[in-house]
Amino acid sequence: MTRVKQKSLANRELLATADQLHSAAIHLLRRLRVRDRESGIGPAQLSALSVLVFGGARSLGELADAEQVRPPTMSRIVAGLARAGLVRRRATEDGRRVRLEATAKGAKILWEGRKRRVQSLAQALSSLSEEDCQRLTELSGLLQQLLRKL
Amino acid sequence: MTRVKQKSLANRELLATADQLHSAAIHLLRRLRVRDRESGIGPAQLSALSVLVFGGARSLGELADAEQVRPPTMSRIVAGLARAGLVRRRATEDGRRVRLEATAKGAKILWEGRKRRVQSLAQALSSLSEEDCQRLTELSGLLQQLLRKL
DNA sequence: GGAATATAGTTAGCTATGCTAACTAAATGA
DNA sequence: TCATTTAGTTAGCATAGCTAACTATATTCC
Repeated sequence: MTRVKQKSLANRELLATADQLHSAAIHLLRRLRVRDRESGIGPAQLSALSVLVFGGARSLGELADAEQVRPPTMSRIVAGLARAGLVRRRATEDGRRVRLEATAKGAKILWEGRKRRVQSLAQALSSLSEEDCQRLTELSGLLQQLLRKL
Repeated sequence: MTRVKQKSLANRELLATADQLHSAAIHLLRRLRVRDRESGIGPAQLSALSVLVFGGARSLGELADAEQVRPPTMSRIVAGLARAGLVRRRATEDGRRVRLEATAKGAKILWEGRKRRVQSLAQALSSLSEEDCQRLTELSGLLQQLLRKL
């Protein structure tokens, strides 16, 4: 019965890969966080804003779901964004709901921040060999797939 | 002069890859954060503890550097960990420095938390096709390389 | 129609986590 | 020895996470 042995080995490899991915994600974001501070806007606000800019307008509850955060938390995050003029609250037919949309200023700030972050990464990427760089592109595609399963 | 054009095209691809990796890292950790809450210990404490458990004992300043955080912030994080009995402060020859080390309880809690996180990830991995899964395993090592450049 | 219930957001109050400024204590060195 | 540098802590502020409790609007059911 080599079957069992194979399965257990594969499982151990799976765990090792998962571990590597987890660690890589943590350290990646920790480095990039430094660049985010330049935007003068907190990480939660930045992330919520990015959902509105790249994903389009939506209600507070939907935004809270997207950000994996409770409504009261999102309520305060949005309050900060609105105070800074980066997000606008719109009324809907349903008087309970609000429609949240990014302002032009919000979109601009987000694009600039994203540019900074991504440039740091792209710079690191460019120091790798041509092949490794291509492999990383392939990897990022696989990661998207993985996320859909998570 | 196709050189310029090629470079600009390559650069655009680089940015796209960087963007994908960044987004993947954000969403990966956001999903896994849910599992972390089960440990009853905050994310910053968990992360600092993991440095001590997996990376070994070190001073407060070194830990702050590793976590990309200012000394006062780390001082408080460590205070919380010490209060919970997960970390021990040891005196060194240099009277100013402290040597921080994880306790057995700290190591245990961390391993359990890591297990939960990594299991979620491993489960998602196992739902991919055999080839994709293998490819991801091969490529995850590349991420470590990338991080060293960042 | 009108009362009971359900749903969307907000407010209040707690903890944790980030920062800078200012402090204490120990080591270094001129 | 006495000034300076270095390590860590304390104090005080802002952001961000949570639950509990509240308000206001929709929906349901009699």
